This record gives sequence, C-alpha cells and structure tokens, in this order.
Amino acid sequence: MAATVREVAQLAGVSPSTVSRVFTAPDQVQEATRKRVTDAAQQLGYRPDPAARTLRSGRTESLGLVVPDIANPFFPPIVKAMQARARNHGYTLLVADCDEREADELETIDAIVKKVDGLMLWASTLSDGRLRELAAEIPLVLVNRHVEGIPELRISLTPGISQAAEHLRALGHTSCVFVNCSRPEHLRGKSIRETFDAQGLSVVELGPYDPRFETGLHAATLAVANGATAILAHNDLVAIGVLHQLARSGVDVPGQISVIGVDDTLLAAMSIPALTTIRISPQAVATQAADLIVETINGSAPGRPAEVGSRLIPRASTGPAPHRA
Amino acid sequence: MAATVREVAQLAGVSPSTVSRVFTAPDQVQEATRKRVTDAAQQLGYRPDPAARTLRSGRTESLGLVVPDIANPFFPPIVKAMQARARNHGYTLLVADCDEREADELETIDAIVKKVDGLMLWASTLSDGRLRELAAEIPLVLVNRHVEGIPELRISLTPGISQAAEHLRALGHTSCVFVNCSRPEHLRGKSIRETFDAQGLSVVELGPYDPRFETGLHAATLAVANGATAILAHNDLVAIGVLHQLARSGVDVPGQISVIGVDDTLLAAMSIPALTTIRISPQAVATQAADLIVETINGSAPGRPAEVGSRLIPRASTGPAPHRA
DNA sequence: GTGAAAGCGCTAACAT
DNA sequence: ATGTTAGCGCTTTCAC
Repeated sequence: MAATVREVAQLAGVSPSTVSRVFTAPDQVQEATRKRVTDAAQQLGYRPDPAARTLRSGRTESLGLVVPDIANPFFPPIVKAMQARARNHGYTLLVADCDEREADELETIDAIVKKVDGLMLWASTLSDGRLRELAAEIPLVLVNRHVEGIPELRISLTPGISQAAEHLRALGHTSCVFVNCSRPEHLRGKSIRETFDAQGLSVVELGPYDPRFETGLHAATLAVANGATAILAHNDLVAIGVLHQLARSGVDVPGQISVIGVDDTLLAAMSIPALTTIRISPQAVATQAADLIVETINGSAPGRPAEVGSRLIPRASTGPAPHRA
Repeated sequence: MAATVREVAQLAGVSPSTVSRVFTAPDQVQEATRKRVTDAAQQLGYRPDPAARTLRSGRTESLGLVVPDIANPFFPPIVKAMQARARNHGYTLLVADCDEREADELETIDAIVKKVDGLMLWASTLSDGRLRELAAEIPLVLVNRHVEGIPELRISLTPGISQAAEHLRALGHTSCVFVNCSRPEHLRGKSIRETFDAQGLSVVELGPYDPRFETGLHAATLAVANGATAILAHNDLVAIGVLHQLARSGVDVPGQISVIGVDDTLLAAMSIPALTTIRISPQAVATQAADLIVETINGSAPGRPAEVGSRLIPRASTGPAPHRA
C-alpha cells in the first residue's frame, strides 16, 4: 500500500530515478522500461508521496484561493469552475474563507501560504504594504483589488451598467436609485452615476450600507418615498430584499417599480418575479484568475491586468416606467 | 524569509531539536529557552515547512471533504462551518467537488488522499467494496451513506418530516403530494409515507426525478391536477420551482396550496412567499462530521453512527387548507 | 530539558 | 536513456 520509489524500482529492476522519471517526465524514459515501471507501480499500488515530492522539488502542485465569504452565493460557482481549471493545469485548489475579517485574512493566508505554489486573494482587505511583502514571498494574484506591481484580475461592471442604463431608458425610466454597499474607494457609485447621467437618467445614491438582505428592505422604502421608478441594487441579495419589501407594501414589480441586481446568483433566476441582473460569468472569472496565477508562477505573467466584463440579463423585474400620476 | 530550523537554532544558541520542540511540544522546553527560540524565529520570519513536517511525521494536518456539488446552495454553509471547526482542531480543510459523477469521484479522491489525514465523503457513489478499501487506507467518514464498519454521520429528516406532517394536519390538509428526487435506496419516500399516514394524511408520491428547478415546475402541474392542497418537495430548489409554476398558473400560495421544502438554504428565506422548509443545521452537520473524522484519526471513534436531526421552519408558504369546493 | 544522529520519500545534478 | 549520489527541512529516537 505504502510503496516507495525504491520498492517499485527494485520490482521493475531499475533505479529509483527512473521510477521518478516515469511519473514526472515519462518521455525521458524508453517505452519498454516505462511499461515495466508502470506495471510494478500498479502491482504495488504505488502513489507518489506529495509531501516528499514537495520537499524535494519545492513545488506543491496546489493553488490557494482566499475568499471573503464562501457562503455568499456568488462564490460557489467560481470555486467550482476554478477547481476544474486548476486541475487542468495540474493543480489542486485549496479554498480558504476568511469570514470578511481582516485579522482572519492574515491568519487564513498564513495557514496556507506554505502549502501552495500561488495565491489568489479576492478583494483583500490587507494593506498595500502587506500585499507587496506577500507578493515577494509567493506568486500572488489580486482579484478586485489594485496594488501597483501585483498581477491583477479586474472585474468590470461597466458594460453591464451601461446596458442597464440603456435598458431602463428604453423602458422610459428617468428617476433611479442606486443602493450602494461598496466601500467608497471602490468607486462603484461614481461609475454608475456617470453612466446613468450619460443616458439622461437621474440617480440618487443610497448608502453605503452592508450588502445584506435587510439593506434591501430598508432601501426599498426609501426609494418609494423618493418617487424613483427603478432601483439598481448593489447585488442580488440586496435586490431580493428590495423585492420583498415592495411585495410587502403592495408595490407591483415591475408595474410600478423596476429592480435590477448584480451578480446573477441563483437567487436572481429564482426570485418572483425573476430578477433582471448584471451577470459576471463565474467561468470567466475562475478561468482568468487561475490562468493568471499559473502564468505568474511560471514567470510568464503579462504586465497588464486581466479583465472580465459583465452583461445585463433582462428578466421579469424590469418593465416600462409607470405613467405619471 | 525561508529560514530553517537550523538557522533558528543557531541564532538562539540551541539545537534544531529544541526549535522543533518549541513548535510541536512547547511544554517540553523550558520557559527561558522557549523564549529565546521564539524570538529568533520571529526575527528570521521562520515558518515550519509543512511538507518537511509531513514527510517526517506522517501527518498532514489536513482534512479532506468531498462533496457532490459545491454550487448546490446546501453545501457552502457546511463548508464554511467545517473549515472553522477543522481549524479549531488544528487542521486545514481541503474541499473537493466531484461534480456528481462517479468517475470524477474516484479521480477527485485520488487527487487528495495523500494530502490529508482523513477523508469525509458526502453521499459517496462508490461501491461498498471500494469504500472499504479506502477505509483501510485512510481514516474515513461517510455522510449520508452506510457501509458496515465505516464511521458514519447520518442526517435524519424524520423529526422535520413529523413536524411537517403535524403542521399540515393542524392546518386542515388531508391530501398531499411528495416530489421525490432520491434514489430509491434512500427510502426517503417510504419514511414520508409512513409518517404522513400516521397523521392521517394521504400522500401521492411523484418521481423519482432529478432534484432540479424544472422538476418543481413539472410537479406543480401534476399536483394541482391531483387536487392536492399541500406539496412537500425534495428540497428547496424543487420547492421554488413549484412556487414559480403555481405563480405562473395563478394558484395562490398558501391560499390554495401549501408548499414545503427541505434544507433551508438561503433560497427558502428569500422566496416570495418565504418558504416553509425542513432545516438541517449546517453547523451541526459540519461540527459532527469534523469531530467524527478527528476521532477516527485518533482511533477514538465511537462505534455507533453520529446523527444530526432536522426541524420544521414554518414560513409563509404554508397556511390553512382551502375549504372544499 | 536538551543535543546528536538518522532518515522520512522523493527528485535533481551529475556521471555514465 | 539510465544509474549514483546527495539532500530538501523536519521530527524522532536515543543518549546524556
């Protein structure tokens, strides 16, 4: 069961190095020899020991991903896709949840740095300095965070926001509310204001709040009081909160108010009415991030940041603006 | 940065063994010596190398969890809680998604067996024989699967189902439909029939289907044609499908039909109307599974299977049965 | 309570 | 194309 290279080598009548080669560089060993080794390995149930391999070679064949909250429905599809992509590259994915807390993030990273060949940090809360230190220690990729000199995957909501603005304008809306739950430095608010302005839509920004269901409840009331006919929420979760509050208040969606979310989590497709939302492709994000970290590990990372876009998924929660009373 | 025990030892004026002890059995070394070592380690930024440690000690300090589909909203809260619990025990959690396919499950397990000290398999599709082989190779815990002689965590829906039956009876329902998506050997159907019978509720079983949203759409139509006043769905996802179809057909929930789900995923709390569901506590599941695998690793596993229960979470999708026409 | 010595299983450098 | 040799960084006897 716990066979070693040496035992396999002996049974196959070759040296340990040859056995090693069969598993790491098969084309360096002759067909016939390779077969003998493979057979011997099979017979003994040999599996290379990753720890020994790592110790000797310095490679773990693992990639680390640190996310703020894996219970956030946005992440599981990304994790799933990334795991598949990592495996294509020959890596195992090690996912760590740091529970949205900075102290935990450091601890979480510490717990896995030495176990992986590269690290992907999602919206890291660490300081620029710490991140630079980290990048000096291990190949690093930042998602949704910019630090000069560190490889980065940017998720751009701009296309989706433009499409949302066009969509709303085409439906005759003029007065919108944006429920903001980003930290100010993210500028999501600014970008939305500019885009909507360009389409001749007025936007009142609410917040910043926490990106929670209850925020949606609260914001819906404010938006109604405000006389808005369209609400763009920070994400699907908040949008669902908005939907709930509107349903509770007897406000018809989309008859009286249109609602748009962000992320296209499964919540969106399954709400009633189904939620119009801005989709960020989990596959695209996962693939790009994985590819980028692998390139970084190989020293072949391109200088410019990778980027994934977004697009509007129109569903039933948006419709024509109501006629003026 | 990449300091070793030897360097730390030298700086602290002690032997490598002492440095090792400071990190693995601190109470075996004197206060003063320990302090010298800790300081030296700090100064050099020393972190023990997990690969070397594993190679020498045979312990990886990691736990593996294999789930059928991490994008299923049932799992992320469990993964999150389990990661926290594992960390409490001093372990890192390695999660692997096998995409509901048996071939992938073997491959997935293979990819991580040698990297963990113990393995938790969720609803494994492997044969009893394979699982026994695996259990001989590595400490193993099965969740939602029974193989004689292998430690097991059982998730019992019985309490939740009883409560659901009582709940429906109290509301005056008599004619129910159960949308089954389990494989027959799971006996979920049988257990529900017996429990509902005992409460004097008639149950028509539909299926088995796949546990998908669309199944709910389809089942809703059948249930209505059937004249049922209550629908118990295989899980929340299916229940939401039912809700959608009913909304589309103008059937009022809970006015005309009551709907109950299973799992209490975030979909349940967020549907409109909010879904009455049978909750399985992710914390309980995660904690029990993690504790069980740790006990198994330590050779202190109890003989009898661990079990976590369930309970009904009444929300807005259930109400009094309509009066007979 | 601390040190010296050995070696976990593998791969990389070098030799052939 | 294959073998020989050495050693990755750590923990674990076994002495003292």
